[in-house]
Amino acid sequence: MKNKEIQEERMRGYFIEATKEILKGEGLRCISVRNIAERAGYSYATLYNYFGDSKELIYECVKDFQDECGESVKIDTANVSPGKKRLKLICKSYVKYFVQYTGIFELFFLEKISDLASKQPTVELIRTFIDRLCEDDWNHLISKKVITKRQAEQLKDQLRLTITGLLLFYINQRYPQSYEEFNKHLDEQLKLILNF
Amino acid sequence: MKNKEIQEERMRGYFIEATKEILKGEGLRCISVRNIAERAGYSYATLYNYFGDSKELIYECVKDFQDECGESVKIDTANVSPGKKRLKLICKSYVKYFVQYTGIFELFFLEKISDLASKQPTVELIRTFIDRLCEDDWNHLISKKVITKRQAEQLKDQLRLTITGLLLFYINQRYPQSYEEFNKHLDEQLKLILNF
DNA sequence: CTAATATAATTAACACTGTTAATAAAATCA
DNA sequence: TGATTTTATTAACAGTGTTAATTATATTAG
Repeated sequence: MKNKEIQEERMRGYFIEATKEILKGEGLRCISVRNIAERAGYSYATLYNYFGDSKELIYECVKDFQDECGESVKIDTANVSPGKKRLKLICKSYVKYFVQYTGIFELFFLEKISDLASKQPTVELIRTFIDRLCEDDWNHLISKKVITKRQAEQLKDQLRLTITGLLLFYINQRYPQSYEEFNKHLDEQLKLILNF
Repeated sequence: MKNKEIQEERMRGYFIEATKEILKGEGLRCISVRNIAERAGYSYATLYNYFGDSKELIYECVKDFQDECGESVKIDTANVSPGKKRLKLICKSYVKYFVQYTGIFELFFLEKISDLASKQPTVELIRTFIDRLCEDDWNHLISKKVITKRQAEQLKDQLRLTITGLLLFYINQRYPQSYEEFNKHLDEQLKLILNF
């Protein structure tokens, strides 16, 4: 009875790995059931023995990508102690990850989800991700009485909305046109929000 | 020679009208070439005699929707003189329009555009729309020396990013869950940005 | 170790999608 | 009216997600 579970989980892993590869490489618009299955080395119908539908599969990747992004942020902010400065660094590293893998941004924020109810936990994971990345820093600022809890909540909202907006316009509408300009805009917005 | 142009423009109008109806009614995911053509009373292939592809057609609707939204904003802000107060009212009316017609929000901000180059003018029209709606108010505040030109530019950016972000999370991820909560969030953000 | 059964993987099929080529209908003009 | 040009339609292709029927592979019982 245990072997079965191991094998089943392994099969799921093959499809998930294939999906992640396509998402990071070719991007979200190259994702298709047949495409994924081919890369995983199975027929397209086999996929339905392990996942209810294609959306369920691609949302399985969210957690992994968040872990990877988290690692990337950790590297970019190593040896910097919690506080305003690190907060900015985290945001910039977070943004950098999605600019590098625009397909993952599309999966996180642009993909229209059918049967949203079943994906609500994942959607929540996505929305609160940036907050979790900055958790220590917010707590630090609150404990040092630089800001209040209430202010922290407002700033979290502002940061999340602004950063998502920036990425949306840059990735989906090529505005600004250059990465340099984009980074300038990002810096400006971070300064506006975070120079308390 | 003139008749031909008139007839051609009329045909285009039929398809555009059908597209607008579907977008406002069923939404963006119900848009399809066959669907549009059927509502327009023609075969799906006929559409290609008047539009290069389906994307070209649906982007033709942007201008009309902006006009309609502009009218709606005008009504909601009638008899209010330019300034901080009206700025907020415009933003709230703008948001209200997209909440009512979520398909139009998806068209404006979420639709991934193939051949972005040819749609760059439309994309620009979309991005600058909220700025144009608030134009008189920004000019008023600048001329009254409440804010500088530089500040106005920053605030425009902040407003555009935040509002788009709010709508993105509400429409695409159902956060917040209720319209009341959403409006509370909107009010908070507008207050944070605009109480100069 | 073979035979029956249960499980897993595959192919075929359906209903869609956008788009193009070939065909049918309609309008224009000599 | 008859030939030509323009316009609209159907047929077809290559895709999409998904399900049912079929084949192949394990597993278990005798």
